[in-house]
Amino acid sequence: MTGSVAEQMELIKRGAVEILLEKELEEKLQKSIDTGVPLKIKAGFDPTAPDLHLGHTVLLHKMRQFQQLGHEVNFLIGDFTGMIGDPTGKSETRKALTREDVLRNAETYKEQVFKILDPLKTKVVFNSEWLAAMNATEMIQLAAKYTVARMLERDDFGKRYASQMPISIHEFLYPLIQGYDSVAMKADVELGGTDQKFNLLVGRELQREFGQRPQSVITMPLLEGLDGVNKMSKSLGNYIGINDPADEIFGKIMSISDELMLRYYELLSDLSLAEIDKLRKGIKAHEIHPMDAKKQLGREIVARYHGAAAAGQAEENFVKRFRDNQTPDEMPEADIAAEGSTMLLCKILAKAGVVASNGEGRRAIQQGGVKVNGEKVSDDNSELACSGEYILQVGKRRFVRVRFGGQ
RNA sequence: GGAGGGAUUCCCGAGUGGCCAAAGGGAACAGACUGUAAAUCUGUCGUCGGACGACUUCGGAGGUUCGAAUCCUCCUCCCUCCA
Repeated sequence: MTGSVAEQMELIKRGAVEILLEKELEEKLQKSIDTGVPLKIKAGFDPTAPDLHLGHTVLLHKMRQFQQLGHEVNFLIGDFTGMIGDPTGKSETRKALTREDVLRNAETYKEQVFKILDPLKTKVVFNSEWLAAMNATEMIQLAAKYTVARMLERDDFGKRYASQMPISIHEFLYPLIQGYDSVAMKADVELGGTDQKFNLLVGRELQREFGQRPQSVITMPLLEGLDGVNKMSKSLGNYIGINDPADEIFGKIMSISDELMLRYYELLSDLSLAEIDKLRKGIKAHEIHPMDAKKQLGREIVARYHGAAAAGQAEENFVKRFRDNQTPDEMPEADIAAEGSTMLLCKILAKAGVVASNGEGRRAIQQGGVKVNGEKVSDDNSELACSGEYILQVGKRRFVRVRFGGQ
């Protein structure tokens, strides 16, 4: 183990919303130091969404911090529940995953997760290992360990019950199953988002029931997405994927609000809290330009997923494009079949996929948002000769290189 | 098992026979101002060679009507109340 209890706690506390119970965790850390046995850290992931974004990484960073402290980090993939298919939620029933799906997703997970976690210090675990072996008797016995009243303590259950919204029986089963995972794994600590708090606490109860020392629970905040309001999620389109290209990550970071930037610093950066505070004060005192602080954040994050060289390149590209107003070196390309000798510009834009429809292209032109080879075009009826190559730009960030195929 | 309410364009939500491609808000997109920040202002926001017009859209399928998001029938899904 590295560091005293106090030193370890300082790192563990960073960014965490809540630690339950702090005292207990300190005792565990002390014991771990005394005996040389690392703590078992558990964090569960849904196998349905292998495309990780920065929101997921908040938890991963916390896991890595535990690795740095020398503890045993378990990356739990909830394949069992994934294979059943959880119909909870608004409209569409989630598809049940096959064994193959789960394994494939798990591979994708590893690839992404190990950009943050140390692969040599990470144990990947599947909960089907113990859950698939469970029979009905055992499941009912598990269910007997919790009461309806206690389930209704969970905020969303309580609210739905009070407003007479339906709650399916199986929804009660999920916290139990998740809690049972902790029993099966003999977890010392479980990490999760604040939305997971109830489930994490059920784990404590169950461990107690099974004669184990209850796990400590650490909840991490849900990272806000690019809009700064909603939590980051793929379906809301306000995310930065960790597999996104370097330029895109950098660009997205640059587009966030100043307030959000500081939040990202806290949850995603390796800077110490003291350094972040210095940034905050510097910005407030107008000694540091917020944009420079944002660039620094962008570099750090891009470097993590693409390396330092790519980070420098991404910044350079960004500056060229937006400060110097140059066109980027790389952009999507489109081959378009010529229809006659000339073609309407708005139609070309649509064909190149840079606008959704002909009409949208026309509107973009009318509003002065379209450039051809760097020249603004304002006549929505203008046409281009169907030969050679053009660089088209819509708005500030959409570029295409268009080429005409024969015909 | 019985009674009732609902499904509208990306989202929320008005619209109860023609004036409806469908109010209003949000989101989004473009422009101005900037730091690709925020705030603000302006414009756009079903498709189609633009306005005109045509076509597709108001859960699905039929029907009534000169004309249907609006009326009728059946179906699907959601919700509420009673048991």
